[in-house]
This record gives sequence, C-alpha cells and structure tokens, in this order.
Amino acid sequence: MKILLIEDEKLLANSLKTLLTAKGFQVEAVYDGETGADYAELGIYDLLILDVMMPGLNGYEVARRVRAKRCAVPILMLTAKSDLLDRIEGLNAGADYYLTKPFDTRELLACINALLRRQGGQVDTLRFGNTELDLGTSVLRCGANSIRLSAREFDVMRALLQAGDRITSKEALLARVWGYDSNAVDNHVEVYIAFLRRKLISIGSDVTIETQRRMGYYLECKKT
Amino acid sequence: MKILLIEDEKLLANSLKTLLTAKGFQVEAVYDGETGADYAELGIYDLLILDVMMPGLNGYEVARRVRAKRCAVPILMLTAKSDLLDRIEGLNAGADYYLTKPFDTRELLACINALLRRQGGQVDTLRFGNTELDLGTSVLRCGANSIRLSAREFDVMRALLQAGDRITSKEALLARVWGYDSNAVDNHVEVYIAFLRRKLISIGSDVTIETQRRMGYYLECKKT
DNA sequence: TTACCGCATTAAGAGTCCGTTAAGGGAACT
DNA sequence: AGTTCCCTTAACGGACTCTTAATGCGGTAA
Repeated sequence: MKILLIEDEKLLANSLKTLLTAKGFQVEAVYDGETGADYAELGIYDLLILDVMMPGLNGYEVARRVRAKRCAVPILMLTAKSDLLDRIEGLNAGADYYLTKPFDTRELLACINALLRRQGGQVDTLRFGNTELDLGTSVLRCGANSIRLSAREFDVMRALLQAGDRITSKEALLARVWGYDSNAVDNHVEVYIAFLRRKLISIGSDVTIETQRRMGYYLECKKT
Repeated sequence: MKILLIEDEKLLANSLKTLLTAKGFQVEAVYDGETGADYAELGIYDLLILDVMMPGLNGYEVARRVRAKRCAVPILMLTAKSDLLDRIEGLNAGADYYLTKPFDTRELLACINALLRRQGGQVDTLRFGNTELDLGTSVLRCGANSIRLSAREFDVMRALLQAGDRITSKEALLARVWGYDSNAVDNHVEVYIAFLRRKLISIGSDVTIETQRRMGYYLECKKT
C-alpha cells in the first residue's frame, strides 16, 4: 500500500512517515502542494494524506486539482483548523475524511484503514434482498440453496446487482457483457435474463428481474 | 439515492429525514439496531446513517454485522460520544465516517456527498414542487407515493421538468421525444400529457401541467 | 351568435417488444 | 472420438405500450 504524504512541516512529516512505515505502508513524503499535486496525479498511490495549511497550493486546491483530473484516490485531510466551515470546504473540495490536529496516532491509523478498506475492494460478494452473488466462485446463493452461474450469466447478473433497483438498459448489458464491437443482438440479453430468472426461482430467491419496457431491467425484492 | 437512517431518538430521526428528503434523497428510517441491520443487509441502500447509542444492538454491532455480511455500503456514524476511543472503535467496526453530535447540517450534507461521490454513480433526480422524477428508475415520486412511468411518459416528463415553469412547445416535445423525422402528430403529445396529469394526481402531487393555448405546456406548483 | 380551431379525454386496435423454448454448433474436457 | 456444457440463433405466442380516432368542451374570431 503506497501512501503519498503532502505536509510542509518537515518535523511532523518525518514522524508520520516513520509511524506509517513501521505499520507496513510505503510512504512518500513531499513538502509543498505543487509537487504533491504532480505526484498525486501519477495515479500510483492508494491514499493521499494532505495538510491544508501550506505555502503555494494549499490542501483544498490540491484536492480540487486531483479530483479535476478524475483521480479517485482517497484523500485524508489533516489540519490545525478545527473550524466547521473549513471541514465543510475540505469535504466539498474532494476529501474523504477530515482529521483535526493534534490527532491521536491510533485514530489516524483507524482512518487510514477505513479508507483503504473501501479502496481495497474487499467486495467479494454482491447482495440484493436475500440473495448474494459470490464473485470468486460465480455461485448465486440464497440461504442454504445455491447454484452455479455460467460465465455469461455471471456477467449479466453482476451488472444487474451493481445497478440494483436502477434500470440497466439492454445496450448497457450488451456493451458490458458482450463488448461494444460484438454483433450481439437484444435477444441474447433476453435469453440470459430468462436463464437467470429460472435460477433465481430455483434457489427460492425473493429477488426478481423486472422489465421496464423499452428501457431495460431492474431488480426488485419481493419481500414485505 | 436511497439512505437508511438507523436512529432511536425519533425526534432527531424525523428532523433528519425531513432534511434529507428535502435534499432529494429517498430516506427510510428505522428505530432500533436489530431492524436496522436486517434492512441494511438487503443491499438496496446507497448509504447507512447509524446512531451509536441505541437499545438492543448498538451502532458498532450493527456496523460489524453488516460488514460481516460483506455489504460494502458506506456507513456514516453519528454519536454524542466524542471520545477518541469511541471514534476509533467506530472506524474499526466498519464505519467510513464518524460525526459527533451536535453536528451542523451543512457538515452532515458534505459528509454524505463525500461518501456518495466515492460510491460512484450519482444518479440524480429532476424536481419541481413536491415531486421528483428519478432518472435512474424512471419513478415519479411525491412523498411516500410513487408510480412508474413508461418510456414515452418518462421522456415527456423529463422534458417538462427540465423546462420547469417555462413553456415547452409541442413541436419541441415531438422533436425531443419522437424524433425530428418521425411522423408523429400533435395528438400524441396531448395523449401523453393526459397520461401524466392522471399519474400526477394519483400520487397526490401539487404539480400540474398547465396549457398555454397555441404555445405549449408548463409546470405549475399548486401549493398555497 | 355561430362557426371554427385547438385541446382533453377515452377507448380500442395494432404493432412492437419481450418471454420462452428448443435445437444446433463449438469448445473444452474425458 | 465422444461427451458435456455453454453460447448462439430462430421462431412463435403473448402482453403491453403506443398510436389512432372519435367525441366533446371551451375559447376565439368573424
């Protein structure tokens, strides 16, 4: 896990670096906003730790610049400012967490773990209603019942689960599952929707695939 | 965007629900941890707002239970406890953000936006008066009531909502919804306006589609 | 007033879109 | 080579949306 630390107070920067390195992270420290933004935009870091008060580009500006480049890296903002409006500005600038100095190292580590946990994509199953799809094994499960999905079935089901109750169009499914340049036709999707419906019923799921005519498909939980 | 609010103080729960609903979120509130965990595990929410101090299952336990089920939904924890160790416990239990009561509503909204931004797909809604059109699900909603729109209905409604109280001509609607080169006639628009009027009434909306003779249609909010 | 034009509303028909099944071909494994 | 599974293709039946058309009302102009 690579962390980029952008902090102009070298004393604090070094102690943080030592702490995080000891915890097993790879830490790179830079001491001004300009350099920090340049490094961050490389897109090779798993986390940015960012001081707000810095000469040159301040933390807000760095965050905004990084987000403007569509970098989705998590940003943890550090600051001596505990003012409410500062926190709000930080979050709106694109930060994911806001920590006020002085902070406890255990809290810092908990924050970092929380941010990385999300980033690390520990997501190995997708769920909706009483049903879950195991992304590792392609098994669709509902309580004690389960059934294996074929490759295509899996791709379609995953797309539907990610959208949840939002409508997924046939074109989107064709593009995601069969590829943009394939000569697949709508009927392919319809056939696989039928396959999945049958399998959902066979494991006693309360999830149904609903049709929104001319628009696409969405999931619904038939409980309550 | 669907939010599940788990908070046993009904006064606070209701005021939060009002606030968030006004901001265009779909909010469901439950008043104890057990129920909350059950709902959360359905996997249909985009965000959990979770009070720590509750009878029965407390917030930490709810978070742990949800994470144990491998639900990746973002969790925002609320608490009166400002103690450092509580914050750390919250984050380690699986929360993504920790907010201390009393909090400013602007800060709460900034947090929510930060968490949802990371979650990805910011499916928005079009709103007018007390009514909104969910662009992801093509559901027309007014408070607790909602109704699905067909493809054509959706297209017409979206065009009207985007214009708001400005007049949209039939020609514009024909061009946008049916296409420039279609042989659709004015009556098509009239029929769909009638469909939409009926649906607006059926969900108790205060929005009406007004006719400006020879010019087109516009929306009006009948609130007094 | 009277005739006319534009719009509202309803109902029914038509056509499109979708569901489902089954058969055939191809790839991987035995 | 045989078998099995998966994906594709096609055909048919059905349901729903969209279109069409007829009727009536209200405003507007001659």
